[in-house]
Amino acid sequence: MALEKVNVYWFRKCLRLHDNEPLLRLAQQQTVPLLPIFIFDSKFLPETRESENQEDCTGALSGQNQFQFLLECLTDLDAQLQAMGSKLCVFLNRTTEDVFQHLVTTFDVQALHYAKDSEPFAQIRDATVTQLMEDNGIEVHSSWAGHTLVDLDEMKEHWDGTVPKTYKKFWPVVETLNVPASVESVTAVPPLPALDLLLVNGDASNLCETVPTLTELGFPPLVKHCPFYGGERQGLERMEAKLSNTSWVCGFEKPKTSPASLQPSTTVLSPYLTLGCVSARYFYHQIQEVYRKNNHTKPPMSLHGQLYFREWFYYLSYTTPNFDKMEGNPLCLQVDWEMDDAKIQQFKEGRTGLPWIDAAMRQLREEGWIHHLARHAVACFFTRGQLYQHWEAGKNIFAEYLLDGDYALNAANWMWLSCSAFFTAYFRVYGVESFPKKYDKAGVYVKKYCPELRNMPSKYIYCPWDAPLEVQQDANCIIGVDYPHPMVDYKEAKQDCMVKMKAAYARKQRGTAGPGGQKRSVTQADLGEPPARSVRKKPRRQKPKKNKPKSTGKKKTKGTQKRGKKKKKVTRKKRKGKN
DNA sequence: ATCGACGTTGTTTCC
DNA sequence: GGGAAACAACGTCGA
Repeated sequence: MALEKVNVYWFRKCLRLHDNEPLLRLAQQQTVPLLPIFIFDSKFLPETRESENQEDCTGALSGQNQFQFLLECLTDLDAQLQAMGSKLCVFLNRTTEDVFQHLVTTFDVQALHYAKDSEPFAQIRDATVTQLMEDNGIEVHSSWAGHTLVDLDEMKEHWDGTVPKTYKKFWPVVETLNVPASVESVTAVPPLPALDLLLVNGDASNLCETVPTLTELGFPPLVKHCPFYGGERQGLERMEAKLSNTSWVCGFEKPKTSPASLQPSTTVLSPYLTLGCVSARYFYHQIQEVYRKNNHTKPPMSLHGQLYFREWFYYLSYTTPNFDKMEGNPLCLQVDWEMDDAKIQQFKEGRTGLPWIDAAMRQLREEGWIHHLARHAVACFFTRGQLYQHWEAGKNIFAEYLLDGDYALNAANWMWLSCSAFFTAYFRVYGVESFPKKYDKAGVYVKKYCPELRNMPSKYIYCPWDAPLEVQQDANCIIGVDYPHPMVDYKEAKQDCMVKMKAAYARKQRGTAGPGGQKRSVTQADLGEPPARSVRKKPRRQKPKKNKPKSTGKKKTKGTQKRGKKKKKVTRKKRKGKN
């Protein structure tokens, strides 16, 4: 007997009905039943991930908050599909290949459509599935569908194998390539095929009745929900709310928003963009609408500027091997980072004894989101600033807890903050007292996320170890008992790190992407001489006058010296002239 | 080739 | 308190 004809739409990211070209195409073929599916591949669920070393999970979701958010996205999609007489078919506890194998033997599949995904694990997965379908004579259609502003393959052609190393070089190109218009939303879908055919094998098909729960995925139940709820409708609502404030949109400058605000000072659309509840391209055009009749800020600080950064990092991650690693990554400076499990753990749990750092890390764990500058501050502290731990370890922590723990953006930003790529001024270190003080003198933010410090006087809120014992007693917070001693003297640690970073820069080694990705480990020989141990902290204050500062460690080359000197002079002159 | 300008968002001191 | 300079000095780009 002839099998029933179906088209299959495969949701992975792009969990939306708006600006979803491959879905729209199938939705318009009303004569063929449509099966909208989502697969929880058993490879990526907690049980398997723990038991097997899953290298190829790189880029896949891992944290509990993220899965909760994802489930909410699926529930929202399912509800919207049900309102159109369909539903979302979720498969659990099977591998992706198994599910497709099952589909092609159960139905006469006409076509498979999906939105492209640039992450390495996804590209491998998609190539495998595409092959499987094509072996069965099934047409496969995919497109970028607005997850990036511009088609990444078109971008690749434009750059013709080169990699734009600076943002400034990259962003105007996005504008010249023209961001395509978003496609219309899907408002009707063809009916479902007969699902009971899928259940012929009973449980073996693992087609869920409804969107599963967190515990069904193998996670412990949520203790407390984070403040953000997943879903296309949630995302669009948030976007519209933000865009309705015209003056805020037009005046947006990222560096002027506060990382210590109790209510997010930015859009918090990133979790929705990460999973594609909101199309980046659609958001871009909606911002453009607001800009149209108003003066507005410009990249890099503006909202469009933020999307250009995202685009740049997506493009780089798409074209750079081992983008989320140091070794074998041609963009990444090779640094002799440490990997100290105890330190990593203290950082991860918000027990460093440095209130600003701990508050941010605790907010991250509890809420799945922290402000961009708080990410900067903790990433700087963890790597080149104080702890000198490997940025990959920090990146993995963010990847686990951030709702927007996006493969491309997370790796790029960790490289940025650790001065491994894009940014090189390693002597600019965020202070763990001075920086938060600029935004929050009273320490309200710290007191919220580190409640044991809530009675500490503002004077000591960022340095409670300096509080006299009687002050600690009055505040009911004894350092070393109720709140940890600082794990480092942050000023000393900064000086040590700068010496090491200077040596790393002197070695000038970036990763080499050799054939096969080249995975050998970096040896001491690669790294050159360890930094001389006693170069040091020069007394900060020292009457300056116009003497050259005494040189530390290696001597500068003549070129460097000259350059620095001259430049400074010019700058000074210029400024004087201006005033 | 060399040099100056510049880089999404630093800190501390001095005036 | 606000603004400017000192701090120490990187890579990339382009003239």
